[in-house]
Amino acid sequence: MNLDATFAALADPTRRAILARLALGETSVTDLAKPFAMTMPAVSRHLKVLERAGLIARSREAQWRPCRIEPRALKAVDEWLNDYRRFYDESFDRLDVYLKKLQAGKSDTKAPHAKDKRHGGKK
Amino acid sequence: MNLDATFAALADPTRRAILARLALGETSVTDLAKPFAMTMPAVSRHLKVLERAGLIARSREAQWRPCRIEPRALKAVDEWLNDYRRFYDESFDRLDVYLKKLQAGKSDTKAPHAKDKRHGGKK
DNA sequence: CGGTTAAATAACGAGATGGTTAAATACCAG
DNA sequence: CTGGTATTTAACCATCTCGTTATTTAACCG
Repeated sequence: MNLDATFAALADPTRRAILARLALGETSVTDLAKPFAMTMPAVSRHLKVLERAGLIARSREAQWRPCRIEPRALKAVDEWLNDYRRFYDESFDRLDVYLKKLQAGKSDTKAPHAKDKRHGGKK
Repeated sequence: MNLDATFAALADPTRRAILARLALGETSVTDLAKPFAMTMPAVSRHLKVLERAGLIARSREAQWRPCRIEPRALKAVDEWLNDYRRFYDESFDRLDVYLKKLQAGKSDTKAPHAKDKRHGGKK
């Protein structure tokens, strides 16, 4: 939604680490704070930044406030990238065309020119 | 390469607008500055931020310093997103599996389960 | 109630950011 | 060398950011 806030939130390594942790599953603030050499208030504010950026959401469970990943902002970043993929993803055009053909119901017996790194990039 | 710098650079709307302009083609600093209600030094520094973030590159042509998009950092952002696509892109897993099969040299005569929005996402 | 735990808020300071104006640099053309 | 154009650098200022410590809110438990 608000790319300014989203990119700004993602610019901090602590916040990206928090997201990486949340990718493993919902958890509490204290638990999120453990790996970091900083006080709880600092983590608490990082979470607020992530929340206002649309990157996480928080619920309430007794005195805990479990956090989870919120897809909206991530999707917005991905969509913003759409206008630029052609600059770095050589397989973009070819693959796009190929998928469109498949969707049109036309089954192609020939595989696309081999190395389509996209999505497969485990590296 | 350095996601901190890259995301920070992308957090500014002026800088994203500059990138959008550069997506149309290489151009000069003065030309890039025209749409903005700010002085040249300000634009010049935005360009420096983009350059240090690996988002643009600059060459020299007489007294002009044409800028162009540099794919590295954009690709890094896209790759960072890989760990999170499953949260917002429902077709991710299915398509990934399908591409792996193709890369394995196995030509599938059956199209994947129809609606793969990815890449075709023209809205 | 009083005590404990989880988390947020307040107030503060060092350093980064984003703009300004004024001056410097780099190149081309007489 | 002189002048003109394109761009960067320097110095400065207001505001934001990220950390701190101290305090406060909220919910549970005996």
